[in-house]
Amino acid sequence: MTDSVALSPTSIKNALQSSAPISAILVQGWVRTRRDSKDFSFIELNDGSCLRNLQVIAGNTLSNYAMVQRLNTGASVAVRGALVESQGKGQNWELVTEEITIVGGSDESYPLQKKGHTAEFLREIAHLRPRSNLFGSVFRVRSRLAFAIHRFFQDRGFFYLNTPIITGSDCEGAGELFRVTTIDPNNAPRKANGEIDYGRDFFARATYLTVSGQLEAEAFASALSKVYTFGPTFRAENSNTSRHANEFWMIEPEMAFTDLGGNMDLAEELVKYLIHQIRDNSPDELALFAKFVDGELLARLDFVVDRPFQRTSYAEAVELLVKSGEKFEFPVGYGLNLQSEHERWLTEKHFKCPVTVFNYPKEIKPFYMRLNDDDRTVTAMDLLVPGIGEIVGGSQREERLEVLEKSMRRHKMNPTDYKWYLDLRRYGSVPHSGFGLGFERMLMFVTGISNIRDVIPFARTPGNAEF
RNA sequence: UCCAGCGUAGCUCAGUGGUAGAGCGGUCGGCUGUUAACCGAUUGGUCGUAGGUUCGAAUCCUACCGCUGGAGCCA
Repeated sequence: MTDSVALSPTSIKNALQSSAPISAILVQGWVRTRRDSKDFSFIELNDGSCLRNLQVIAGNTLSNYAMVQRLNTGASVAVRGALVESQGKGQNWELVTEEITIVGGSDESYPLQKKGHTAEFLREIAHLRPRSNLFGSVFRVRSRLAFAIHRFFQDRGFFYLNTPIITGSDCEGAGELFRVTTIDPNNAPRKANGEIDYGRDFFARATYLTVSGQLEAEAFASALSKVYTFGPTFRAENSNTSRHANEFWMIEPEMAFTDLGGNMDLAEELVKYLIHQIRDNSPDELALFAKFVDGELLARLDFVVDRPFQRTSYAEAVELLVKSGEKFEFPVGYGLNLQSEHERWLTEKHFKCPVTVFNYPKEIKPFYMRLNDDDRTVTAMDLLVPGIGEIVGGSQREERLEVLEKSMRRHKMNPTDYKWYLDLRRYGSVPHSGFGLGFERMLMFVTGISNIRDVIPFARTPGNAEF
C-alpha cells in the first residue's frame, strides 16, 4: 500500500487464531459494518479467510478519522496496528489502529446490508454475494470439499484423469447435449439433402460438450487400474428445479477388477469421508448453516456418518413401496422408474438414512451396464440421500464383448460407431465399475442449502447465463 | 416443457374496488467499549409490462415477462 506499511499482511483467520498479542500487524479486507463510539469507531473487517470478522478500533487521533467515519459497508481498507486482547465481549482479539488506508470506497448504493437477505435476492447479485456470511461460507466449504475429494482418491491409489470436455460421442444416454461448432449459422456448409454438413466443421465431425467422462475413464481404468475424473459436465436439458444446472461438476471414479459390491462400498466410503472432512475442517461454516439454513443439519450429518447405508435391490424397493400403503401420485410397479416421491419415501420415511438401490430392470437403464445372470436386471446402483434424492449413479460395466454389442443394438446404437470402446472388451477385458457423484449435490447435502444455484459461484440454468 | 404460487420503496412485507403504508437500510443530528447498538428527524414508489372492465384499479379480467416451489430428465 504505502511504504509506511512494509509489514507483510496477515489474514484475519490467522489474526483471530493468535495465541498472544502482536504489537505490529497488517490486515486487509472489506468493511462489513461500522459503529461510532465517542472517541473512536468500531469497524467489523472481513477478508473472506474465515467466517468471523476482526473488530478494528479506529481512534479519532487518526489523521484521516473524518474519512473513517464516512466509511460505508463494502469499502476496502488496509489497517496497520496492534492486535490486543479485546475489552469487550464477543471476541478475544481486536486491532487497535495505528494507520488505516482506504483502498477502495463504497457508497450507499452497496446492496448488501448487515441484516439478512433472502437467497433469491442475493442470486441477482451473484458477483457480490460471496461477501455475505452465508455465501462466503458456502464457497469456502466448496473449496474444502473439492480438496477432500482429491485427498480421498489420492490416498487410495487412484489417478486423477482429465477426460475431454469436447466430445464426439452423442449417445451416452445422459441427456441433451450442447453442440460445439465454428460453423457460421448464416453460411453453413450443406449436404446434398440440405442438412448441415458437420463433416466440414472444425473437428470434421459433429461435436458436443461432454455429458460424462465415463467412457474415456473406462479406457484409463483398463490401464492405470484406478482413476477418477473431477471436472465440468454439461447437459442441455430444460430442467427447472432446485437440483439441476446445465453446467455442473461431477466426480467419476472408475475401477478395474471391481464388481458392483466394491463399487457400492466405495461410494458409501466416499460420502462418509467427505462429511467427516467438512465436519472436522469447517466447523464455523457448519454452525452458520445449522443456525440459518437447516436446524437439523448437524444431527443428520452425524447420523449418516455413524451407521451403514441401507442397501436394497430394485425389486425389494418396489415391494416395500407397494406394501407401504402410502398414496403415491405415480404408480409403483416392477419395470417402472422410481419417481422422486418414491425415492423420497424410501430414504426419508422408511429407512431414514441414505439408501443404495441396485439391480434395476435392464429396460430402464443405459447400454453399458452389466447384464445380470437373471437376464432381466443390470448392475445399476443409485445412492439416494434424504432431502436431495439421487447423489450417486453408477454400475458395473458390461465387459463381455458380445453381450455389450447386443445391448447396444437393443438401444438402437451402431456398434461400429464405438469401435474404440469395444476394443476395451477385445483386449484384456476385465470386470470394472464406476459411478458419478454430483459435486454440487454433495455440497448441498453437506451445507443444507436447498437450491443448487446457491452452491455454484455463477450458475447456468435455462435462460440464465449472466455474469 | 408441464402444474401451482408470487411480482408494492434499496431489502423484507402489509394493503383484496375509494387520497400508496410499516419495519429495516440510507442520509442528518444526538448518545455511547460497541458488536443485527440505542434515541430523534428525514429520505424514499410509473404498485413487473401491455391491454381491458369500472365513475374510480395495487386490488377484478386477459396476455406477456420474471421469480419461487413441485413434476419430468438426471448428478
